[in-house]
Amino acid sequence: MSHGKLVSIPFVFEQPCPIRDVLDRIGDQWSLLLLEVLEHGTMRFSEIERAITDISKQMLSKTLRRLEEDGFVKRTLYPEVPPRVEYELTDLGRSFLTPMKTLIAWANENHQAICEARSEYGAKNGGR
Amino acid sequence: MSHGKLVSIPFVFEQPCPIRDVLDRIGDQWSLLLLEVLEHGTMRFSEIERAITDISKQMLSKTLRRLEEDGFVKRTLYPEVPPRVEYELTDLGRSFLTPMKTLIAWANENHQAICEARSEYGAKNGGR
DNA sequence: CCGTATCCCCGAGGATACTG
DNA sequence: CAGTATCCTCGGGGATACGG
Repeated sequence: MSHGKLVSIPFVFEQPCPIRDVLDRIGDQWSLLLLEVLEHGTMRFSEIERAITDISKQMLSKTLRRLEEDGFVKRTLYPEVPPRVEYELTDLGRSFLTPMKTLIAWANENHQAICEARSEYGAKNGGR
Repeated sequence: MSHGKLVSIPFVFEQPCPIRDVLDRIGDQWSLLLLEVLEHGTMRFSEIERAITDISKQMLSKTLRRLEEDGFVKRTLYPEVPPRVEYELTDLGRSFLTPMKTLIAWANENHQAICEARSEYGAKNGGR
């Protein structure tokens, strides 16, 4: 392999690195799940909360705000009493669904293989 | 959970969830970068270390072992003196490059938009 | 209803030193 | 050369209580 070698490696050394930047936001525990849920349309805070039973209000709030900051999600406040807030995907957010679904599809197709690899590895190194 | 509505939501509630499972491994700081680097062929431990200047030996070791566990990477030990160890992608690992590149492409194309969204958000909420 | 503030825990990950 | 072992820090994220 061309020992010109690491010249071609990548973009990962860019400052700031777009992939790191995206991954740091999307790689957390809730972002992908929220995007998936919001794909189905506009939802209120409490609707999302009920949809994802095991998220805390704090993390829901934080994650939504980050997604809003990054332009994935639009937040609309209706100053009624009691207040109503609705969240929906932006165009940018919707455009992200494509790579996301590619990733999800791969995960579904290969989950089995990964599990097998793990137990195989576990078998070989079980004796310690 | 069937609210009529959220019935179609997803797979994220599967136990165990394939996406969570994949993301927990791939969402860390180094895995994607290692896969990217190993795409270029078989490499020794120290070669990888030099390629990614800012990774610690410990994290390199851990991340490689996890990738090996999950069947993304094959590790070959040559019991010479001094020892030589080579790492390369497996078929599973190579198959993952496809969704990964889709994600990377999206990140590159939309990084600008994300940055703009951030500074716009920062502008609106800067006064606090 | 829609959040924020506070406290706390735990694991990712860096730095450094040691081993086969 | 290719790792482990140890120590430490920092931030994600849960639980709970409070505020507009």
